[in-house]
Amino acid sequence: MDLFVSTFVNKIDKKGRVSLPSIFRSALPKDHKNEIILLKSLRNKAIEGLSVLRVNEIASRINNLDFFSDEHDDFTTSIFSEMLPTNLDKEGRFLLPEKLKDFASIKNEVAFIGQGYFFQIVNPKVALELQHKSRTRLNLNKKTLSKILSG
Amino acid sequence: MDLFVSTFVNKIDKKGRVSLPSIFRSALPKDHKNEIILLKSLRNKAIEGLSVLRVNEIASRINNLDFFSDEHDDFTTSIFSEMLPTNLDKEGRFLLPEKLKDFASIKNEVAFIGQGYFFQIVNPKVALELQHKSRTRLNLNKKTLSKILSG
DNA sequence: AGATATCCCATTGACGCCCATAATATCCCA
DNA sequence: TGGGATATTATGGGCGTCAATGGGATATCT
Repeated sequence: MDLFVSTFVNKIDKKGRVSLPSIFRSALPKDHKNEIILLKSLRNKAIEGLSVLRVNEIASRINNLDFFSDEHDDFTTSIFSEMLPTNLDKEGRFLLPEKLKDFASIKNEVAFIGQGYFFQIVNPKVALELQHKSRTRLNLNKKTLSKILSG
Repeated sequence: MDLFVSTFVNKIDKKGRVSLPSIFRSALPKDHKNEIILLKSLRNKAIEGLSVLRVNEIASRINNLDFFSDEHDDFTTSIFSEMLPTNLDKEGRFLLPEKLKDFASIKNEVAFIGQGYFFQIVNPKVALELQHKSRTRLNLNKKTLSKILSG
């Protein structure tokens, strides 16, 4: 399955390294197995993790916007300028920069939250909150729920 | 038959393994005979079991939602992040994680309840209750029932 | 050089793979 | 139709492999 699914909690070692969960590694595109792109989430105090593939998709969507629009500017500066390309070592670990750890209130442990076409990196407590909140919100909206899950 | 039908009760061994009932295994898609995806039910205190096929359908429906909507986020979090892809061993068994057992109040035995395009995994006692409830509900609505069952 | 990042090797615990057995179900033929 | 032979299922358990983690040694950047 080429999607980022499931949730994992891993430790950050003294050197600042953390293992990308094995099944997330296997969800990376074959020709870019060792590279992920980190980005501060625009919505939450979370870090977003993207594959090279995903970044290219985003790039082409932005490219379809009017070049002289504010929207275009906003996207290029808030997304491209903030991207941090990162390599995995032979064991599948990568360095989590201090800036990002601060932004997401991360200390010694992180939760990797699969989001299908990308994933999030957050404080484990925040992970539980996010999951709980979205679950209760969804249950308030039975219509969409059944549109997605039934049939 | 490519549907999950009937109900079975199987035991969980010391390692936390349980056999997926044989006819459920044969209902899995040919190219993904050894993989199921576990998911906390959004409705009950039950675990839902899905084939890869089914997951892909759900994924594409989510993909059709407005990309920037809260709804979209809620689904990716509630569904993708909570999915547990699981492999069957040669004997057709899989591991039932503690988290899910707790969620569904499962101890040593589980009931597999066929639901057509997916199946549920619950505490055997709960299985009887669920079946009884849905049967009485159906009887209150004979109209729909005959619409479904008659030619 | 000093700091930072990568490589390489080791450890541990979980999980997958394999083989064995018992209980059931299915088949086959008289 | 019976009733033993055969295959399939559910279950138990040993063991090797791999993922996550730790840390020393080497390489790189400035």
